[in-house]
Amino acid sequence: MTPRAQTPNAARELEHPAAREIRLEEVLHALADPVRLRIVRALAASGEEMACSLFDLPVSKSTTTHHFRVLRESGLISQNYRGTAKMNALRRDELERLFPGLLDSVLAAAARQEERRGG
Amino acid sequence: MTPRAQTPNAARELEHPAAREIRLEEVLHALADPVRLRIVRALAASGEEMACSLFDLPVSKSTTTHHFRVLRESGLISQNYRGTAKMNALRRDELERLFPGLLDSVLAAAARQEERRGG
DNA sequence: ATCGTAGTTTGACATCCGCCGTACTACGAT
DNA sequence: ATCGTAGTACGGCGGATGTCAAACTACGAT
Repeated sequence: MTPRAQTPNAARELEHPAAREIRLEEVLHALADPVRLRIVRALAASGEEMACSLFDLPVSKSTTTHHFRVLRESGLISQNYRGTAKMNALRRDELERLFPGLLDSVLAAAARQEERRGG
Repeated sequence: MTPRAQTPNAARELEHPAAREIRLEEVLHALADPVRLRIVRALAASGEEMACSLFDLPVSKSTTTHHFRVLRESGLISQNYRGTAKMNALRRDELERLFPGLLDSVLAAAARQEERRGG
């Protein structure tokens, strides 16, 4: 129904590490930052792609860009452009195959810690 | 010989964070360094206390001291002096109560990554 | 007492990190 | 064509991090 081709501008393709290139240390480092952990938790909670602008983060636009790049380069998320928005998604299945249980236990730990602190 | 000022001993007890003070971000950060991850894996593999000198690490003595301190302050390990040796132990049970499954999944992930790389 | 082993402390150094503002690009809508 | 929104790139800043060597402390053994 849409007459226009779905293919986005090739110049706006983003580099992602292949599953086999994902390194545990980088994943852990990416998750060790509060802002990035928050992003990952929001993505996990939504279960869907989310545009960068949907996140309510306590940092500037340029810092936000930085954190999303770290997450992408670590292999935790995938990013692709949709119009003017940049969509972000957790690479859950790949991560699960690579490091079974890791992401879930981190997410559970984060939830638990928030519980303990918040009340 | 010139009498030197006597430094108070104080080398007996080391400060450890209480279980409730352990922060997920710090634990992840501690695990994100290759040298420290190696230490944690060795401790997990041995299942017992280990003196610092038993680890075969690719860094100097002072850097070793630094890494063990980061691990202790993050809550991952406990340390206590036994004679001239400093004994290190994983705080497995406490970590497990705090963040169930987290340590195990990180250890499994590390083992898996080594398999994949080392063959 | 002296020595060797184990670990610490200090100070330095280069790098990385998180953060910002400003100027910029890309796209859709008007 | 122009404008607004979404995000990027650049350059800089202060603080954290990993690293080392050298000098030091602590303890057990000789």
